[in-house]
Amino acid sequence: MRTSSRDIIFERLRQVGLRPTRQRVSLARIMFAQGDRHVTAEDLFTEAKGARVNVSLATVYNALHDFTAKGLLREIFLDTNRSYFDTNTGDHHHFYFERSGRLEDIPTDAIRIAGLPSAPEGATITRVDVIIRVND
Amino acid sequence: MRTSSRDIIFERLRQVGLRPTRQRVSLARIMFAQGDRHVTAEDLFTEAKGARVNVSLATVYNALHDFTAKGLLREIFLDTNRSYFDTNTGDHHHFYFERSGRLEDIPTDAIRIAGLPSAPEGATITRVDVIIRVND
DNA sequence: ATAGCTGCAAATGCTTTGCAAGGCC
DNA sequence: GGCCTTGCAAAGCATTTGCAGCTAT
Repeated sequence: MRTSSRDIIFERLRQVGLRPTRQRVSLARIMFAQGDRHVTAEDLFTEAKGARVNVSLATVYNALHDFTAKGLLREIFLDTNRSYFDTNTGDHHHFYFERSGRLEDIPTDAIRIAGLPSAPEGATITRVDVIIRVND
Repeated sequence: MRTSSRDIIFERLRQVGLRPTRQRVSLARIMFAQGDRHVTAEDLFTEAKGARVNVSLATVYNALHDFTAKGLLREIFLDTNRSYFDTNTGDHHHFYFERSGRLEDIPTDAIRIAGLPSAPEGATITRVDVIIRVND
């Protein structure tokens, strides 16, 4: 894989203001190569090792947070143990299968939220999370 | 405070199948004395100490989880750091003020969710969390 | 009496940090 | 060259666990 001016990942990182370092490019490739995914730091770390990409776990955390801060990922909190990073940053919600820990996207238009109260004075809504917990 | 047959807290614990031990009764009193609240384990531990109630932090965690398992509390996950326990177990949602970490109830009837997708085959919906994140 | 609780301290496990070495522009 | 990143290992922290000693019934 070259990092020519045509390389999408490379350019995307640069666009959002992140230096396209070897590690970030490799991790981004893994994350964004497979469509929408829900990944933990440990997941990504393991995948990277499997792909012969040498990164430290700390760098994985750094990258995930950097990507999230730049809007390339969305972080989801389902329990105290770990957080998931979602490559789908568009408007959508989630099914969370509590037993298996699996997470599934629900397209926005499947749910309509009416009467969303406006944020209190001065505050702006950052985002709305809807998590439907199910027993599987 | 007596633990007579008229004691609400005492009886409530027994009703749900939890032995009304000194620690549980004391913690439940603190939790349920003040209307709807959002409390962390550490919060409750601190309050207990302030009220001269001797409990270990481990017991606070045990009690919070026992109460949650019996439907007396609802656990809310907002970030990786800690979880909150909500004394309001009724149907309602939350405003989360990301900067200050404050949590505010939104009555159910303020929001209407239409077209809630039914749970996948065989699965049942445990609960629906709606968290509106705002900048404060 | 006895099954269920509590307390303490140690152990977990995810995530963050400190800091020297390395790499992008 | 200068500043941002990385890597490693060492913290950090909320939460859980193990187990001996209690206690509610």
